[in-house]
Amino acid sequence: MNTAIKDLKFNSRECGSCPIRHRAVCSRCEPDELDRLEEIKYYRTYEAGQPVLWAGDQMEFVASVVSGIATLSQTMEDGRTQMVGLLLPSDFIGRPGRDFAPFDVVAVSDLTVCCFRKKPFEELMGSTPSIGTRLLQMTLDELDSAREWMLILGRKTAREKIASLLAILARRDATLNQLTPTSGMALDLPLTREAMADYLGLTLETVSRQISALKKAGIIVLEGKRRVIIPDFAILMAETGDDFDGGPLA
Amino acid sequence: MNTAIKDLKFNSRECGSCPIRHRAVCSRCEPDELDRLEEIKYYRTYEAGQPVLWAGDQMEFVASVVSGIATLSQTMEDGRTQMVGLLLPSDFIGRPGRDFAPFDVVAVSDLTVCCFRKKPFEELMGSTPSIGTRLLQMTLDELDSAREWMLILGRKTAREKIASLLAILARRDATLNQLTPTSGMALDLPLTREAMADYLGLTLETVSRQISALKKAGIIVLEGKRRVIIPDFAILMAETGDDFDGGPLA
DNA sequence: GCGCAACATTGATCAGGATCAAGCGGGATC
DNA sequence: GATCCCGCTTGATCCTGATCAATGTTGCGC
Repeated sequence: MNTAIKDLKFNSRECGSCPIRHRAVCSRCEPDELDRLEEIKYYRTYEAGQPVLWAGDQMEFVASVVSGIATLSQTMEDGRTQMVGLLLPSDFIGRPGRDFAPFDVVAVSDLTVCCFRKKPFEELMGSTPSIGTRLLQMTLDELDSAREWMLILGRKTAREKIASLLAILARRDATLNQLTPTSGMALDLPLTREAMADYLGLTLETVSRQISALKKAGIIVLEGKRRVIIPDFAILMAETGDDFDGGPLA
Repeated sequence: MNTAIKDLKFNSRECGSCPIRHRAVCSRCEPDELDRLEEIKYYRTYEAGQPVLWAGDQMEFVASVVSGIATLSQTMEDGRTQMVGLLLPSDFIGRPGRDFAPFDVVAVSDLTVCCFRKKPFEELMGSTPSIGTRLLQMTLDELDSAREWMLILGRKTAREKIASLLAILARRDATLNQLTPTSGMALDLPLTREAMADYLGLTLETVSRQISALKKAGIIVLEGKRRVIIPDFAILMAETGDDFDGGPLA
């Protein structure tokens, strides 16, 4: 799917056409920042299943997901694995100031990333405070979602975990199109049952069973194995166990 | 224990005597940064069990733990709670750029924090890039530990969870004194069995049973309920399930 | 069309940790 | 010193999700 690259029409002056730089790096689109970023960027593509980085690898770039999906994960010696990050388009990969990858990064679908060479990126960050500020905000967001994820892993039942994951995916899907999740929306699951299990700290059999249970209960409708219709988003939310004030997402 | 405050001997020129500013805010101790931080700081104390912030509260300060222990946690409507952060001396509380606390912060022991009023702190951050950089590094560290915590919550057995927690506490305890954990070291548990359970996604009964099991196996020795001796740190590490290369911590 | 492989579903059984319950120990209060 | 309470331990039983196993479905290469 290397066509993804040529479908992107970058223009160094118009932020709207550069989702990566706009959403993931620049807080406001200062033309000179964009020009300097332009000089140090390049693209990489990976096929589904291909590793991007192993934990411990030297990282010579930071990057932003253009299209496709990658996961951050940890694997124990005996093979138990836990996903610790799910990287969707516009998400940031890499840590300025660090030399080695702390976790495995794997492409779960065909993947295109926009890379910035790390050294010059760090220099640019030093001279352009707004990039550092933006990165701090993004990191704080990631920390918040990691912490919500911890509640899911530590305290929720299998059914609540599945409902929570569907709600998270629906929300991210909707926000990518600058919408909020709506009742009746369709959701294409980007993950296999096994990847969902690794996300939620379950086995793939339990994931499958709980999805079937939610289907049987009418909370979701399946179209094939990977497409989910959510007839009533509020009812799905009620299954997540989160207290939900019926606010803007209803 | 409000005596904690008067025991602190701050000196605006000598970083060594100001653990907060040195470890948690300044990356290098520029005298003028210190002076400006000095102007906007004040102290607060809390008693054991007292809330510092509820999720959703307005935050008018950022802060650094001086002494004592606080937790970050989330509670579901039915009372299930998951700890998502453990704040020990020198840890940072608060999010520059955010107005509301995302999680509950509770003092679990008597607690003293050094606060900086948020507005001026953010202004100082804007004009002093090294503070922003330092904060980004600290946030990245927190994100990494949140992700290791996710592996513990999602994939480890109860026994591995307990061993992991003891190893984490031992390591933090040692690093506070600029050491590495050693075999034979004593560790004063700062948490009740219930708080440990909330940390690990277990019940307090399971925590108690697994601690007894580790004791019976000779992996730890208990002195009273709260003091743990670790006869051989490598043996404890072997119980965590982490792959452990026998490296610098052995 | 056939065969194969990857992904998914479903069933039967097992076990780890939760739940319910009783009792212990030590420190604070009177 | 007696009492109470909180934190903790231990036991008995239950139940959710893991494990082991078989079968179903889809898509792809030939």
